[in-house]
Amino acid sequence: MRYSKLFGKTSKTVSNQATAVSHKLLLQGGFIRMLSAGRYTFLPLGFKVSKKVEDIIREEVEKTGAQELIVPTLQPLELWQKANRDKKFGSSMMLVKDRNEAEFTLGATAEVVMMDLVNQMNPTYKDLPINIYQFSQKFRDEARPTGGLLRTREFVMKDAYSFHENEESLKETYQKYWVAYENIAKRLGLKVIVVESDNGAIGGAVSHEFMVETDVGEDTIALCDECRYAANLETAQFDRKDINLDEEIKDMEIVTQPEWVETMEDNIKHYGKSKEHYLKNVVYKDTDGTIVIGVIRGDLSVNPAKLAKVYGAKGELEPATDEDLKKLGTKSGWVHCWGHDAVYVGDLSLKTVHNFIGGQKQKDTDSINVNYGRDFECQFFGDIAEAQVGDTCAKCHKGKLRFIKAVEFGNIFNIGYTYSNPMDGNFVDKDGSLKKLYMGSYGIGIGRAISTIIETHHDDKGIIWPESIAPYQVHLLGLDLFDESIKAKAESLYENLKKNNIDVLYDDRDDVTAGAKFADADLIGIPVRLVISKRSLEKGGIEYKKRDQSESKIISDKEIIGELK
RNA sequence: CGGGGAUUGGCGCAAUUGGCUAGCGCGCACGGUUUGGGACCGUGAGGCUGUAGGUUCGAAUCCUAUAUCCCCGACCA
Repeated sequence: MRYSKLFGKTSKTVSNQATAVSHKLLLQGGFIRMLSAGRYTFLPLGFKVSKKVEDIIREEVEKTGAQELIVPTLQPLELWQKANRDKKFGSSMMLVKDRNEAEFTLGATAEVVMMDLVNQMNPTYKDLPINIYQFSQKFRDEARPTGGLLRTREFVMKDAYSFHENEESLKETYQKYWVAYENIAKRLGLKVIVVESDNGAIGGAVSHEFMVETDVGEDTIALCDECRYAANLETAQFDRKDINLDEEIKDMEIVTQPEWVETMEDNIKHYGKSKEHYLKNVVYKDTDGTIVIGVIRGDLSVNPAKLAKVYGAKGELEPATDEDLKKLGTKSGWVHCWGHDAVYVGDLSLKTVHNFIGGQKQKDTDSINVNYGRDFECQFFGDIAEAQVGDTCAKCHKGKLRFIKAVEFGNIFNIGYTYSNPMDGNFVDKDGSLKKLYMGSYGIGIGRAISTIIETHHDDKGIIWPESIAPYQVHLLGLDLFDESIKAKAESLYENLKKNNIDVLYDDRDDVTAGAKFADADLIGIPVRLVISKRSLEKGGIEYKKRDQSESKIISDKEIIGELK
């Protein structure tokens, strides 16, 4: 490819709306162009990278036995409603109507369509496991797209789905995808950390996310250096330390308390005891209107995802409003740990303290010496607290958790019967009876992968592509092209490289200075840079330099093809 | 969805007590001088100032509506 003919050029300046490095470099290098918030055009250079990433993913995913296909983008809303997924995905779904006013959604993911497809095939145990995948455009009406390709409203995703007779069978396939994902990451030059995760809107049991550490990451994950435990904050488990279990249990009393005591800080001021000794309530509302109160030790905070899991929420939990509290007959700071018309969910930490303070706040009274199990109990009890830096790891009970910022590069989901139950996803077993299909799903976003690669592969001059996905293998710069003999050399090298199937970008501009060409080459980030110029010819050949090294060397015309191969 | 900011050639910006033909830099085109780390000189093209209404002798500037974008939060593979 001649740079002079390349559609989409580099630019010296970049919109200051781009904050992430990868976003800036992609725009500046002429890889992408924004159409509207979270929707990007892939220019030829960017599209080449995208295709290469796809090819690597395709190759590794096929090793799991997966077969590629493609389903429609516009999916009948009815299907989603059948599986009750429309509620879970909620406002992220793009809705459209056709000429008959029939409602469709632009696919945000394809579990329901794939489930439906498999159903149409009437599978029997002989067909299982079924392992299918596609690359397709996904649409999510994200509240706030960020970081260029990191979080978009429209993106290409490799999404795979597997169907099994039972969980055991799923686990085999799940494991194959795990390996495939590790291989993909490796070939893309990414170091992944696999973490346990909550299934979120997809639904199902325990799953795993493949994370890459980077400052622009929107996710925080907890790591234990002792035992290598890693989890995101929606699942990260930690040991609650015992606060005062050696203290004698006293009788509960109602005591007068100055009216100004409302917040945790007020309590500390008034009672002179640290945060751990107080009861704290956090109030949420489920999508069906149920009020859910998380009861927790004063020094900890509730993680809504954990809370939702312990309680078995219908949908997303939202923080309760003042209005909701009013309906309960209380107000902020005055919520009781028992007695309201609500579902109570207690945290494990409630069993680490004797003689809690609080729980029945009134105008100028409150209770003290409150003990869990004796004075009150919650309908649900479990791990609802968010881990904090320095907490003790719950796996090895030795290491301290440390937090890092990361991007979710891919995920594998053990979905179980989440879709087969509502959608009657069945197969005929050996004995002729119908049984439910056990399902898994596996996703990797292409654009996000590209951004993540740049975030971890760049310097202050530009991108440094791993060879596996660079848009071209070689960037040939012709300098001093006004000199016809030099130009002829450069042209013949260009033709020679092409003849030898070396994918080359040839900077053939004769009206641009050397400095500009070098700067563009660094920005675009192709792994090998070749220069033909007056100087290189005087030295007897072609200048060869790798993007990630500062030293260059001279190679003769004869050796160049061998060197590149 | 809540709060704040913004929208002027491809990009970055200027011009508001309402007043001259809406300027500048980058980029682009042409001519010339240059030629190893984003060169210089000259000439030129490119804008009914997001859109729709309104006020006014006169609107980029004031008013109304609307769209879009950015930031913080909420939310979210």
